[in-house]
Formats: sequence, C-alpha cells, structure tokens
Amino acid sequence: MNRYNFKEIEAKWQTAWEAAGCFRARDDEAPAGADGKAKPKYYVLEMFPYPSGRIHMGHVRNYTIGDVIARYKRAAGFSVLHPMGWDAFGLPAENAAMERGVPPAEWTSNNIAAMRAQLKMMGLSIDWDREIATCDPRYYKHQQRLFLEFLEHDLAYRRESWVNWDPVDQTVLANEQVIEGKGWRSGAPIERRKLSQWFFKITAFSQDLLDALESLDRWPERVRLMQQNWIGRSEGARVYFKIAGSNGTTSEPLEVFTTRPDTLYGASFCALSPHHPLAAALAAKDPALRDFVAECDRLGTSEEAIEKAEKQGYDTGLKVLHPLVGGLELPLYVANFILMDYGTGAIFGCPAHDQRDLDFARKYRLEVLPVVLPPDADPGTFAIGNEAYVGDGAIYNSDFMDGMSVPDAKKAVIARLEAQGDGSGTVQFRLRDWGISRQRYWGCPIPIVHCAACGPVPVPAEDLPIRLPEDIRFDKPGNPLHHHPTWKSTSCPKCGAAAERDTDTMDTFVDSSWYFARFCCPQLEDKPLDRALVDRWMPVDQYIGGIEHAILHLLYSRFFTRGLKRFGYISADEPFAGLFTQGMICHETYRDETGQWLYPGEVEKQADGGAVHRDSGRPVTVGRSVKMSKSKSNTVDPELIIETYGADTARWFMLSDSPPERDMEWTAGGIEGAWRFVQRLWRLIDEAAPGLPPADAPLPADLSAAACALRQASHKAVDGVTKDIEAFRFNRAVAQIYELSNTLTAFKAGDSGDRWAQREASEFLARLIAPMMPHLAEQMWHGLGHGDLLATRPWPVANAALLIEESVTIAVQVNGKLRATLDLPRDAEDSVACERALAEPAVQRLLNNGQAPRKVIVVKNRIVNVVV
RNA sequence: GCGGGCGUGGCGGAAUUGGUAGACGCGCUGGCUUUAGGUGCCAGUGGAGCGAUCCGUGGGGGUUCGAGUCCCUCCGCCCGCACCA
Repeated sequence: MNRYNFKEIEAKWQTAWEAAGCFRARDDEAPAGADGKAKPKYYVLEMFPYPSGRIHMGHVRNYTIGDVIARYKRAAGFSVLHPMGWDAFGLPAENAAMERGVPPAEWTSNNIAAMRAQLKMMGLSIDWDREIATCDPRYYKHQQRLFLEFLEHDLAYRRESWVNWDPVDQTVLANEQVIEGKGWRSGAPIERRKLSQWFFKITAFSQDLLDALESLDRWPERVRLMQQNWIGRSEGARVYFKIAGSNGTTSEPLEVFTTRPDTLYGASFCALSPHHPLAAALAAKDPALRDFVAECDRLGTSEEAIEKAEKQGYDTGLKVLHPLVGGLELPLYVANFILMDYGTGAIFGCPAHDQRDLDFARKYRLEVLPVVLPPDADPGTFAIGNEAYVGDGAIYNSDFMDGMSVPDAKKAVIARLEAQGDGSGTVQFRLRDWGISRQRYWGCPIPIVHCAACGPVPVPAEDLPIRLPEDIRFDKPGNPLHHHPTWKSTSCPKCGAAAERDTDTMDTFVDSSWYFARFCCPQLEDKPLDRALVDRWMPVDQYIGGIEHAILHLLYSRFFTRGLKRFGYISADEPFAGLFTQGMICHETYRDETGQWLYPGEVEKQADGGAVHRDSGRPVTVGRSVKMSKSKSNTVDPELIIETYGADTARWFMLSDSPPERDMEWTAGGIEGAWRFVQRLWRLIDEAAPGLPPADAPLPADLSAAACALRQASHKAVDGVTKDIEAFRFNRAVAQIYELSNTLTAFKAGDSGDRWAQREASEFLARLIAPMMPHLAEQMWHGLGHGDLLATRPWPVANAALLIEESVTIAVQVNGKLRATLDLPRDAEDSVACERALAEPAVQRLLNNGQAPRKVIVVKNRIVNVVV
C-alpha cells in the first residue's frame, strides 16, 4: 500500500507557492478578475505572536483559522493581505537576561528565527515580505514619532500615578508579579509608590469608543458587551458634603460621586479612598491612619485584589454635613474598597441599597435606613437584613421625594442639589487614561528629555529613533536604562543645557496598537504610515485572536486608530471591521505519586482507562482537562506533531470537532484520527485517478441514478462547506467533508458517466479541503491530472439545481411525541400530509378506535403533530 | 468582589434557530483482510425493557400542540479586571 509522504510533499508545495509568489499582497491597482472587474481587497490578520521561542498549540489554532480564511478569500476572488510580525518587546526577554545572561535583543532575534521556521512549516499563506518586529528601530522609530504627535494633539500628558514597588529588588512590579501582596522574586511585601508617568488620553474618546461599538456588527456580542462595561458610562451626581470643623468653620467641601443620588436620605456615612488627598492630609497628623493606609497599600494596584479584600475602614473622627438634612452629621471614614481612580475617590454610603455599603455599615454598626420601598412591601415593617435592596420601588423616608419612582427621584434630587449649589448631575466613565510608562529596558524608549530649566521636552522628530543601548547590564536591581553610565546624558533640545533622557519605555500595548496599519507599508522609512496604502487595506476585514484580549488590546487599538485619524494617517474609523475570538487549547493533566506534574509524552494510557509512567511503570493520576500551560506540564509541542504527522494533519485536527470560538481538547486519539483521514483521502484519489476521465471531459448526456445521487451529494457539500467557512463553523465544514468522502468511498462506478461524477466529486473534495489542508489538496489536484497550482484556482460553485430534494421525510407526532415518519414529495399539500399522518397505524392506535383528533398542526416539509 | 461566558452519549461535538435529539469524529463491541501490527474493510453502539414502549440535553419550575433552543430559579466550571502578552 502506498503511503502519503507528507515530509516530501509539504516541502514541495511550500516551495512551489513561494516560487509562484502566490501569497504576495498587491498594493498596486487590484488585478482584474476573470469577469473583468477589479478584485475587492480583504485584510486577514491574526494577532501577532510574542516571540517566546517556540510556537504553542494556541498559535497553531490561531494561524490555522486565519489561514483558512485567507486561502478561502483568495480563492473567492479577493485581493488578500495576510501578513505576519512579532510583538517583540516585553518582560520575558528581560527575565531571560537576568536568569541566563543573554542580551534581550539577541534572545529575541533568536526566538524570532526559530518561530518563523516553525510557522513556515505550517504552510501558512502569509506574505513574508511584510514581516515586522516591534523591537526593530525601523519600527519603534515611527512609534516614537507617533508619541510626539499624541503629545502635540494634547492626547498625551504626564502626571503622577501609583505603581507596585518591590523594596528589596528596588523595582516596579507588574500585577502578575505580585503574589499575595509579595514580590515574586524577592518575596518582600510590596508597597505602592507614586511615580511621574506618561498617559494617553483615551478618556477623550470615552463616549465615541462606546457609541461606535454599535457599528462593529461583525464583532462577537460578548466582546462588545465587555468593552461597554469596561468603558462603564454611568449617569449620576456629584454631591458636596461640607466638613464640620472643630471650631465650627468648614474647610473645602468633600466631593463625592454617586450613581444613586435618589438614596441620599439613606446616607449614613462618607468614605474616602486611602489615596484621596484629604486622607493623605489627615494621615500626616495621624500615625494610626498612616498605618491603615500602609496596610491598604499592601494590597497592590490590582482592582481584583482591592475588591476581594475584606471591607475595612478607619474612622477619621471628622463629620460631614448632610446637604439636605439640616443638622445631620455623618462620620467620615477612610475605606480600603474605595478606588481613587473612579469618580472622585470618595463616596457616600447608603447601606440599605448597596451591598458593599451594607457590609461596611454592619461591621461598624452604622445606621441602615431604607429609602426605596419594594413594590409589595409595607412601609411600616420593611427592614433590611443582610441583603441590600437594589431593585426599583417607591422612594420614602425622603422628604420631598417621597412617593417618586427611582428615576424621577434622581432627577428631583439633582435639581434640588443644583439649586442649592451642593451638587450637580454628571456623567461618569469607568474608563481611565492609559498609563504607558514602564520602568524597564526592553521596550520602546519614550522620546523625551528632562531639562532642569525647561521641564520635559520632546525630542525633535529628525533625531529619532532614540535607540536602546546594547551595552546594558542586568546585575543591579532596577531599570538598566537608568543605570547605564552614559545613555541618559544628553542636552536639552530647547535650551541646549545638560539634560537627561526619560529612562522609561512604553507599555508593549502601544506596540500592538498600530502594527496592523504598519503592515500596509512595512518598509516605509520617512514616516510611520502612508495614507494611500493604509486606506487601500484598512480596516482589517477579519481579525482573529484570543478572547483574553477582548478588552485591553482591542480598546487601545481602537483608541490609537482615532488618534491616527486625527493626525491624518488613516480614513477608517475603526481598526477591525470583523473580529473572531478563538477558544483555548486544553489537555488532560497527569501527576505521579509524588504529585509531580508529568508531560503527556511521559505517560502511557492503559486499556482500562488508567495510566502509568512510560519509563518507570509507576501509576499516574489522570486529572481533568485544563488550558495547556507549562506550569501543569500538559503542553504538546506543535513542532513534534508536525514532524510526526505533518502540518495538514495538525491543521485538520485543529479545525475538527470543536467550534473555533470554544475551548478545544487536544487528544492523542484526535490527532491520530486526523492522520488516518489524511491517508484515506490521499489513497482514495491515488487509487481512483487512473480510471477517471480526463480533467476537461464534458458532462455526459445521461447519468445513472447513482451518478446523479453522487453529484447531488458533491454539490451539497460544496454549498454547505462554503456556508460553514463563511460562518466560521469549521467543525461542521469538516463533518461535511467527511460525509462527502464517505459517500465517494462507497461509490462503485459502473459506466463512464459514473466515472465522470466520481471525478467531479474527487475534484470538489480536493478544492474544499484546500484552505484547511493545502498541501494534501495540491497533491490531490496534481494526482487528478492538473498542471496548475490549486492555490491559484477560484473557489468551486455549487449548481443550485442539484441542491433541491424531490422528497422529504416528515415527522409524525402525537401530542408532541414522535410516532412515525412519512416520505412525501417536497411541498406536498398540508391536507395530504395530514391524511397520510392520520392513516399511520401508530397514530390510529393512539386515537382509540377512530376518535377524531382535537387538533392537527402541519408544518410544511417538516412535521405533522396530532393533538388527541 | 465586579463584568463576560459555558454546561447535550464513555469523549469532542451536531441539531435547518421553537419542529424527527445525538450529524461527523474519537472510543468501544463483534466479524473479515494482512506474515504481523496500534493498518485497512464490514456491522453495531444514549440508557432501561423479550416486547409494545418508557426515560433522556447540569438540577428544579414555567410558557407552548411541540422546548437542547424561550422565561424564572438554583448548581458547577472557565475567562477578564487596567504594569503578562
């Protein structure tokens, strides 16, 4: 039996595609299609990878999906751009430098070379001439230029903000480097520190970023929802509480933000963020408060940690005056759950109608006065237990608002506060400005010079790029750029005096916020982007990546695109017209008797479902399937898979079974099954080809019933697979291809007409698998006697006349339960269907000796339901 | 804590979007082929029952002639939370 030699064949077709330049994107006027019309453009982009050194299964899935779309669209007559690059700055390169002494630039470029080779093994239809890496000065030079433009347009500014500080390593930590309040390397309790940092003014576009979500109709609904919640527009009020002074005078009033001004009469305390200026002022004179604030700081900067922590407060001893209730004084606390970054950093607490406030009030024994009465409750007896009432109802206990609905009360109380000068209605966003300064080496340097006389001064555009120095050392804690003996010394571009460079680099999210546009003109030297080329390709028609980027990367890119538009680089309003978020790859986990994680390759499955260690034979515990990760040793190396089974097999398995948006499970059985199918398909064509009519033989005049049935099955497959690819239902496309292949395998050709239908089905099969298993498809195409590249062929079109069924099977139900099925001509009259259904013995039996049915429901071509 | 999602045979999943639940694949069972095999081919495969039938889409309740699909409620698991990328 012949075997499919994937190694030879995959390499052969990859070379052939490259030689023919099949995947080069054309910037020039789109070449005319066969019908004389210009080809429409189509930009397919997968999120570019971080060059960690080896591709992982997540990459294989991501790039397989993208490649199916790119190849399909190319065949469907589009002028396709499908580029690849490297998100090459970031922390892991610095960790490698610290742990192994490899310079980040060298580490990164080695990783890129290794990963490029791996991606090429996959046979992706990528235009490699457009490859970019964000750590390349030819890229970050333009990013520095863009930073200056953000500054010029007042979309970047400098202010102080909080960071996680490791007092032992003398360095700023990322949230993920803070583990239970301690530094990951030093183990020292972390502190919060204030640093002067650069910010992008994303909040300038809050409303627009929110409104435009509606136009993104090819984005997953859940991503739009998450972004909407992230931007978090809320209408509410600012309320001023005067502070009762010890000597009867009041200082500056306390400004709080609330979304529930209607509950103002239920207020029983006010609380400040530990970082509120007033808290800081009070702490200066109060050591106990200082300790409390320090305690809060140990939580770090992550919102999750702050909100999960037990609610704690510190009574400042100060009282604030209720703006509407004369003489009512409320205690003022500093509380660990108040975020300085949201609203005004201060709240009033209404325990009856907010769970956090209620928890707080119970803990500190504060009053709980309900002011919203649930619809069916009795005002005399209604009381709050351990659950706040957050629903709608009638306002009571609230003076002039009594009896109003919640929305009416909001309006009324805002009007009253405004009239009194004690507050105002306002719109608040949860979205905060984007802090981009990082105290790290391996990132894009911020092109700013700090001058004692002139302050922060932008580096003139002609002096860019500000290059990263390569002679750096990681032996001291802190930022190597900062320690570098000479790098930061320079002169002020404004006054010429000795000055220092900003030693911070940009957040790597900046790098990925415009790379998609740079792919339109990757080699352009004098400016970041060429308007004409950007407009030729942008927006990205289909963007594909992990759901974990649903908020930050996508939101920052949307913000950047608005900036780019303002600076005149782009016409599009949004960067990504279509978005697809794929699920993760999971695998079973294995542990030995000592609890040590084992890699799948170290484990041997047994017939009884158990597992043992391959070498030692010791028993292994099989754990549930979770996301592949090094920490659980449940990863499978794509390169090993491709070397064992070939790229097509890996790609096919990626697309089989699981819907692409859902998590998929990697199994040894699954990849074996895919491998067998590759072999089967190839054998099917290899064995049938010699007996088939020539490639261009005309359709014979009369075909046997079997040939007609085969044609119908093939055309249905073409139609179905096309629809499934368009809708990202690759698992269903795969299932349909299996069905066609099963039909074709079972087909026994009798006459020459049969063999014609057999050739048609075989060719369709090759063409339908082409986006998914491109090498095998080329080989099949070649085996069927074609001399051209399938990669350059248009997509097959089904003959609509062959898709229509002549008869349909109808379900016959009695009281909704299936009792029989009927074969009827398509579109048979309802009366006919009804008559035939009632004649069914199973129906007669349930009608008890010819009783008349109470009702009969007929759905054409589908169902007859007899109600007894 | 807040926000988003998912839940169907032994397993991954399909279901024309309210109309025959389990397509297709994996696994399993039986048989055949092969020098042999973890290859290939054929048949079977949701559970219970000899059977007519009955039960079955995380649990409970509801709407409907009809619910995996819609509504309410409970449970379990997963993702994001602003310095990981």
